[in-house]
Amino acid sequence: MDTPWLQQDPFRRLPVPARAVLNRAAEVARYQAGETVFREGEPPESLWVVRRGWVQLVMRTANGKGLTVDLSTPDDGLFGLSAFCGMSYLTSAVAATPLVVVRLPAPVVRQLVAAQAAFAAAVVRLFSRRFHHMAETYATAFAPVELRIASVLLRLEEAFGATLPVTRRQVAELAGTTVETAIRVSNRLRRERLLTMRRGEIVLVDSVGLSQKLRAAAR
Amino acid sequence: MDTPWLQQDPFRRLPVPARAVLNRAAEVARYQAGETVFREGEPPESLWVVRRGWVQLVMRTANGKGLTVDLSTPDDGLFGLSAFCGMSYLTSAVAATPLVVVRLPAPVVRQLVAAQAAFAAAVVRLFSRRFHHMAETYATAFAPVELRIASVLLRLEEAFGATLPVTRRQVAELAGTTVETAIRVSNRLRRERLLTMRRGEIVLVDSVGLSQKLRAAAR
DNA sequence: CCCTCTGTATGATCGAGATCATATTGACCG
DNA sequence: CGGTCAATATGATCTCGATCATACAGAGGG
Repeated sequence: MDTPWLQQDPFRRLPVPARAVLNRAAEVARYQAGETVFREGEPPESLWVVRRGWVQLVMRTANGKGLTVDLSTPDDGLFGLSAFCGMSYLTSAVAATPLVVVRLPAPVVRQLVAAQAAFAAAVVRLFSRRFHHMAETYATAFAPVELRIASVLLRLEEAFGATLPVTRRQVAELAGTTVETAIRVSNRLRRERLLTMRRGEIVLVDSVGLSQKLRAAAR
Repeated sequence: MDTPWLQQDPFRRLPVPARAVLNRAAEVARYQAGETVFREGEPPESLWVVRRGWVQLVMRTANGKGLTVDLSTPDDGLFGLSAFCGMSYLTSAVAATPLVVVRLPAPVVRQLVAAQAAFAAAVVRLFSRRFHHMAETYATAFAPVELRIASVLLRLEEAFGATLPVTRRQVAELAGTTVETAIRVSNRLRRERLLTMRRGEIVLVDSVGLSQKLRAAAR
């Protein structure tokens, strides 16, 4: 009876009536690649769950170009997390592929957090992991580009497996660099037999080698 | 009867018996400036609340130097947040000043999160704000040094008021740059009458001007 | 009181990567 | 099927900030 998203964290262990509430409040939305789900600065009226495709959470940086701060895929719970503290959305959410999402009204979810300790605890764990991950990402921001790109690719591999549905532009925005540099570096990595590339696609043929490169630099 | 830390977020609204539990489990610890509270990689057995002084949460970056990922002061709730998802501490915590902290055993707090929805909700809000803030910090990582340093100084002002008890080295580690550059930039800002400096201290005499500088660059 | 160590200061040099320019290729669309 | 636009590619510069070197001042300690 449950839709699949209700069976994953943080909803997994909700009691049946609570799930019913969520299920009634939820609505499915679809976007084309490139469309905007919500915009930086808007009041956060909803939380979202990815069903199919993936979303880039992008900010505008000082020099005016887009920086992808985070991304969300079908496996990793909610996005639009500013709704929990009521601050306006920090990032815009842009569909990176054709996208299917579930929209949950923020008040319903907040209500549930306030009433269901088990749910709130699951959200705390989710936040804790995300926070942890964000701090790691922040630390790599000060490493040389090649490492930043390597770590972006490995992050994407967690979400997609070896075949990454990304353009060099998307890689650049994830790594905080320019398209040209993303292209140059990924070509270098290809020459080192660590990956192969097609238009809109990168295939990691030696992700072990890639992560060794990261660890090698870490000392 | 309550100690002051129990009267601030996220403990504020806990029912009396829960507070009593926390109060019994808590123990006060003191550190000298430069001493380590916990180390990166250790299993997180505790959560911590700052009573007096401030703590730098530092990581080792790829090139081997320290990066201060975050800081914690008496006003902003807990630190050591990895304890909530059980992953090992991501950062080391180093006393930046003489320091008084309250140590809370992680199991007690996790237990409380699981049992007290109101407390869990408060922790969710705390995480949400911290996450929000961390994402902002991440985005500034790709701005030019001067802006990074300006935003570090303004962040410090929130915690300390106009008189910042920081060395240029600490500023450098917060901004992800070198001591030399931190010195050069802060001298430039002094020449622009935005601040004055002494050994181990920076005084913001024109924080409005400083934040204008930030906003000016944002377009 | 001298010695040492850390913080502050400033110059000189170098390099990673941004920027600018230009070209080619494939996708989509009327 | 030609036309347009995005993605990929590569060369030529230029600049910001890291790095290296050196110096001096204040703080603390025996």
